[in-house]
Amino acid sequence: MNDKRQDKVTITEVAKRAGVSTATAGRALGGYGYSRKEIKARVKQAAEELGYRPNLLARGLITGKTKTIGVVAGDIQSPFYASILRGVADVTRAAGFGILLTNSDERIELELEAVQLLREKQIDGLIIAPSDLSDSAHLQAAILDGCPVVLIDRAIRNLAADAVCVDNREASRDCVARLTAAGHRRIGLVAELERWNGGNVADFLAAVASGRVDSSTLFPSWQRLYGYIDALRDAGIPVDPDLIGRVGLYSGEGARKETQRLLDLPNRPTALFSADGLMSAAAMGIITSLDLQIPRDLSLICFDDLDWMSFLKPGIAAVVQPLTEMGEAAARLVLSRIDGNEGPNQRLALRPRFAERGSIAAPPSL
Amino acid sequence: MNDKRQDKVTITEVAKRAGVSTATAGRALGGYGYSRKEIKARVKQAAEELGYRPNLLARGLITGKTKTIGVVAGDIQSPFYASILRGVADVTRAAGFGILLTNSDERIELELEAVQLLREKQIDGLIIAPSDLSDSAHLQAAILDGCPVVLIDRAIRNLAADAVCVDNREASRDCVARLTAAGHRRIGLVAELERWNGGNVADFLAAVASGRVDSSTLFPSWQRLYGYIDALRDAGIPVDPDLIGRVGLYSGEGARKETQRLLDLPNRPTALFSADGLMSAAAMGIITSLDLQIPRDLSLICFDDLDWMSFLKPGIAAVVQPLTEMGEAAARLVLSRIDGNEGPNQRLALRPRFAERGSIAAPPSL
DNA sequence: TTGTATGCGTTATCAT
DNA sequence: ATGATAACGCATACAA
Repeated sequence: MNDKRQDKVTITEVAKRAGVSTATAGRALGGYGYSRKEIKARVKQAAEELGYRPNLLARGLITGKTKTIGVVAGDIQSPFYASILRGVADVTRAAGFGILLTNSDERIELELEAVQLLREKQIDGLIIAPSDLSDSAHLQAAILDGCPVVLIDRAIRNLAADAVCVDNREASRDCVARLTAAGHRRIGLVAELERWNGGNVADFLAAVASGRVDSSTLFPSWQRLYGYIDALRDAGIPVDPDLIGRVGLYSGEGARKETQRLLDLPNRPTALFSADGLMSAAAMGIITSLDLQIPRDLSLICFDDLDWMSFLKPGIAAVVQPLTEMGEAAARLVLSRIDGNEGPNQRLALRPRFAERGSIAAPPSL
Repeated sequence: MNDKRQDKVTITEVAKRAGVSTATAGRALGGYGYSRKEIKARVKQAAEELGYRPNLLARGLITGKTKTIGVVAGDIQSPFYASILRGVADVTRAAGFGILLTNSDERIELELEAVQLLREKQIDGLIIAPSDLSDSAHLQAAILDGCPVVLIDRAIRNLAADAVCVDNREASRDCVARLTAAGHRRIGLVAELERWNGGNVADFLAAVASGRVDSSTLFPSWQRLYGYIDALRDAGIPVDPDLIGRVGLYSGEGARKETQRLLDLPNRPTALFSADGLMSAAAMGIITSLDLQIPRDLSLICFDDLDWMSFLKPGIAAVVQPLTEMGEAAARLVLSRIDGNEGPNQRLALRPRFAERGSIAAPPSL
């Protein structure tokens, strides 16, 4: 009965079997142009019988649209990107779009390759977590060529792209303020702090002090450092550079080292703020290995909520980013651009939630 | 200098600028056919100057190959699929392939839609975690049409597809044997146990007893139940159906309920075996909320290693599936088929690692 | 409402 | 080694 052989069945054969031209067959099946419903039924039946499936390559070649969006994630394996991706996938699927996925490993060379491949595959739009906030010619080119770009997690100055982020600086300030409110004055920070104009932490502190830093186009970890500085200033506490753990490369190993260093300090911090998921896991490992009791010996607050934080005893307070919502928003933005929306670029700053748990107490010596 | 306007530059314009035919330009750029290196250089320069990028739709239309593989995952958001995807992405990228990603939510209707879309987009191969082990006509059709399929995490009987799994039954038997060796006789199991020929646990136990179950083509959670039964039999312990927590739908809520039920049992189990990551997180939550001390009050062993298991005190023993390796293997298999490999179908069973940690002790009452 | 003819951008075929 | 030309499968302009 069913003919589903090696030979692909094209619209030509459907047309032949239905006794109409290919143009008519196309109209009947593709839902464009006009066609009598009698004919439409006949064509559809023929298509059914032959097991016809349109070749979207051919369609895309002529329409100039592929109904596919490209996604460049830093590391698909991390819960951060996985959740964002989930949001993107849900929204795009509902709109009948496919998603072409690539990893950049946060490296600009890989990102360049990825974007090129995606564009050669003629994606209709691009969602990307850019690896480099200054080198964005490839994104600029995409936009100029009519391929809308939506940035996620980070924004780039002077780029005509929409962006979906959270207000890292404010969320971070809020976190650290909770610690100062509890009485802490020596608060350690464990953060990536890579990639800021090639500058180091001291340079950054100076630049912030002189007010010449645009926090909205920093990498997230620098924004979080900014919020940390804000909170200390609000509380009248001077910033001690020794308490800023700069992990540099994004690795668990580096995070463990910096955490260890902070907790080995002669005048050890009484609270720790870890600036992302990877840092938090590493910090927690060290804390456990040192047999420190939270919050008796050390208060802890984390950016990014990981599942274990809610069922440890006590739970670990955390900033919960609305990750799938970010992915959904990014997808909606890019679809809207593809749809022809020409409005001004949006820079969405979604509000993270704060999960208050039992990891914050007054410092030990008080 | 750089012309990167709205108008796309095609091979025709490159050919014109280089003073050759489109055929020659194609050969010079595409790396097929013959062309003098003098000409090749001239064409390449012209391409460079114009910022030429090939249109992979057009190429795919004529070659019949898109250098794209489709992936159907259950839920991209879960660490399980995220890690597998990472492995797939690494291998495919190295081979110059893109990946088109979709979610099935483990629902056959969504899977059918997804596979159809992917095939219309003319993927060269498919990697899929099938939602239904009996309804596989769409996969059969793909294979017949020359689109190789690689199953992941689950195998389907009588389907000419390669598969990459782990030996769930054996790994599970090993886990439970560690518990019986420690002296446990009442061991609770928390597992999904959905989708087995529409049958329930009692039916399954009967079928196993009569030896008419092919464990290699069961859903993983049923394979793990099989291994649980194996271990009990080896230890001469009768299976108590009350100790088998069947979550049914794949949800944290359901898992919490079943765990709660098991731990509320009048003759409470002295050890728990949770059959996957979601179950483990749920079980851990309940255990924590009941203030049970591991392993003093309860021994625990988990299938799937989650990051918190290694830094809780004590750590939680777990079966570590080689997830990225599974993804890599699946990708290599599908690429090899695309490459023309016609050998017999492979059914890879990768060996999981066991992470021995402090969550196993002798039962309390001993 | 339908059919004819043309084109999308590339590779394949076959002369030369 | 190169060029003219025909595909690939579909959508679109235009004529009928």
